[in-house]
This record gives sequence, C-alpha cells and structure tokens, in this order.
Amino acid sequence: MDSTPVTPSLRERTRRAVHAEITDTALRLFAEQGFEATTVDQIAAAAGISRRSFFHYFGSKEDVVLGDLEALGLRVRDALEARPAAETAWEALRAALKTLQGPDTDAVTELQIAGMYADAPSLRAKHLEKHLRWQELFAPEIERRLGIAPGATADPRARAVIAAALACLDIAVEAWRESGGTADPVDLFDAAVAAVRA
Amino acid sequence: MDSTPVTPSLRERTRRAVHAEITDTALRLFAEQGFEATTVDQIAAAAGISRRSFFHYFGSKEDVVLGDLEALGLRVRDALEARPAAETAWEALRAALKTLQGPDTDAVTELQIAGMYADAPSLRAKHLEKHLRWQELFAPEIERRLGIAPGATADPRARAVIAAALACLDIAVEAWRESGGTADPVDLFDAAVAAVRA
DNA sequence: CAGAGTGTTGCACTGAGTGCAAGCATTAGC
DNA sequence: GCTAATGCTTGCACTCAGTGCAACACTCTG
Repeated sequence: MDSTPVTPSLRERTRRAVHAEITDTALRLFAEQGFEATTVDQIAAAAGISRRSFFHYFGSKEDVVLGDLEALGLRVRDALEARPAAETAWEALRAALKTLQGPDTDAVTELQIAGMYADAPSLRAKHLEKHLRWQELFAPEIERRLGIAPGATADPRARAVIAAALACLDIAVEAWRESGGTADPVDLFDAAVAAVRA
Repeated sequence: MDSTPVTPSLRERTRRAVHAEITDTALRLFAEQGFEATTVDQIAAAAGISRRSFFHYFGSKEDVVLGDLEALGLRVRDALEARPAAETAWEALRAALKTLQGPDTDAVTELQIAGMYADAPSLRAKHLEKHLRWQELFAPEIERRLGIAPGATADPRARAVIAAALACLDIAVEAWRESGGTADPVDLFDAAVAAVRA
C-alpha cells in the first residue's frame, strides 16, 4: 500500500501528462468527426506533438481508445485468483469481471467509446483480439476451478468458459449502449449468461 | 433446384478461374513464407495479374484466406431455419454448424489455414468480425427458438447464445489444430459446450 | 461492323506504421 | 558543478494496404 508521496521523476510525470493529453485530444476528435475519419496526423497536430511521437506513446490509433487492456486483464486475473476457492468458474468470473465496472469509469465517456466500437470495425477487431489474450491469461485459474489438470493444452473447456463469459460481457455492454446507458450492465450480463446456460 | 447445365458465360468462367488461381497462388505463398511476410504485390505477380486487379477480386489480403464467410453464414442460417421447430436453440445451432464440416473441406488445407490464424492477428481479427455479422444473421431464428418477441433489440439473450456457440466453434477448431488434426472437431465442440453449460 | 458493357491496368494518392540517426533535455556519477 | 550515459522528440525516408480515376482492351449484341 504505497500512497506514493514519491515524486515519480520529471520524465515520468511529463510522459504521463503527454499521454493524457493525447488521449483527451484524440477522444475529443473521435467524438467530433468519428474514429475512422480522424487521422493520426490530426491527433498529433492537435496535441502539439509530432506524428512520430504519437507512435511512441501508442502502438496504433486504436490503442488510444482501447486503453491499456493488457493491464486491465492482469487486474481481472488477480481478482479472479483472489476469489474463494469454493466458487465455481462462472461465479468467480462474474465477480472478477465486475471489478471492471469501477467507480473511476465515467458513464458518459464509456457510452461514447461504446458508440465508437459500433462504427469502427478495426476497433472492434482489436478489442476482440485483446479478449483472446485474456483467454490465455485466465485459463490456468479456470482450469483449476474446473478440476482440469494444468498443461492439458488441447482441452477446450477452460477456454470455452472464458470465451463465453467474455462474449456475454461484450454483448451486455453493447445492449447497455443500445439502451442509452439506462439498463443495468450487471443485469444484462446475468441475463445473457442465463440464456447461454439455460 | 437448378443443376446448372447452363454454361455460365465466358466472363463468369474466366472470373472464377482467375479467382481460383489467385487463391491457390496466395495460399501457396502464405504456406511458404507466412501470411504477414507475403505482400499483395507478390501474390499478384505470381498469379500473373496486376496489383490493382487483385483488389478487384478480393477486398483485402485477409479475404483470400477467409473465403466467402458471408455466403457461408447464409448457408448456416438456412440450415438453422430448416431445423425442426421442436429443437432447442443449442440443438439447432449444433446441427447447423455441423454443415460447415462438409465433404468439400480438405483437412490438410484446413489445417494449414488454421495454422495461419495462429500467427496472423489481422486474420483472426477479420474472422472474429465476420462472426459478429453471423450473430446478427442468426439472431431472428434464435430469438424465435428462445421464445423472445422479435425486434427486442436490447435483449442480449439470443446474441449471447449465438456468440457462445461460435466461441465454442472457434475454440474447437483451435484445439483440433493443436491436436494436429487427430481429434474429432465435433467431440471438441461438444466438450466445449458442455463445459460452458455445466 | 458499330457500340454498349465489362474487365484490366497504370497512376497517383491517402493513411498507418517502422527504422534510423541527429539533436536536445534529463539524470546520474564523480 | 561538470561530464557522461540515457532517453525523448523529431524529421526523413520507406513499406505496405487500400481506393478513385481514367484509358484501354475484350466480348457480346444488334
């Protein structure tokens, strides 16, 4: 529990500041013009950096929107491992995925981002790609909960459960977006899961 | 039921021939050098056409590998609608998806293609994208089988069931590839589904 | 044989993404 | 406090995918 009174060095601070500046600028432009219609050059210019530097901060245009799904995945995995051993795979997944809905997430921004997914195929594609990596990330823990010997790489069961859960998540978010943000994402998720497992 | 003894016009025949030629050439190059390392220029040159013409036949490099997933989706949907009304959504989906494993599919080629997916993110991405469109395609029929009033766009249930089934399919194919083509895809699919619904 | 329709191609362009090397600021070592 | 290593920014040049356009060639029909 470090409350970090340590100043993280000028370099680190400016780096974070620039990162945030790019993100804000880009999301604004995306909201105004749409994701595809906005070029990296525009973002760089509006953020006051060079095009080359943009690609120093983000590997791709999509990454600005996706955020650090890598780190998020690790957090979910940790939450997953922290669940009581008595919980089933589905129960643990449900609880772990709920941590994604932290208090730090701003509903309006989230709704905007969800809207971008709807008309930017490349964005959806990269998002799904990341979920594939989550599959590998969560697999060991789910295998444990399913009582599968670890290392049975050809066993599809753990991956299937994870993939199904993530699919339900995506669909719940999409339905939430369609409802204009009024429906409860957790209820939608539970409804999706119930339909799958009925 | 037209068994088309009608010669489909020279134009159509050459078009098909060129299409096939490009596909064969491209798959050979992909197998030799890998998908990403092969450029469209190389394919065009090897197939004896111009780069520009390549994009007349295929919308993207990925499309050569993916084939016509659009048409395939329609076929699966038709198979889905043809299933007895008494079948549950899952039963109907299982049967409809089995039609994908026709006698026309060559195991060696399939194995090669499955291998390409493994190390070409853009390929996986486009594949997943197509499955999203299948979701919309199958949704009406699945809604019917789930007893959901059609047009309830915000209802996540039908989409969830379809997404889960397609996820199980992809995972079964992937596990089949990992087994070197020895395992039975249908068994793997059933195992995946059973794990999800247990 | 003339003209409509369709296919092929070259050309020029946009836009994403990368490797490299030079210049500048920060940081750390003495 | 000076110096040297480190790292950030930037411009430049490049590759590759994909698209719009216009010229040309081929085939089919009247």
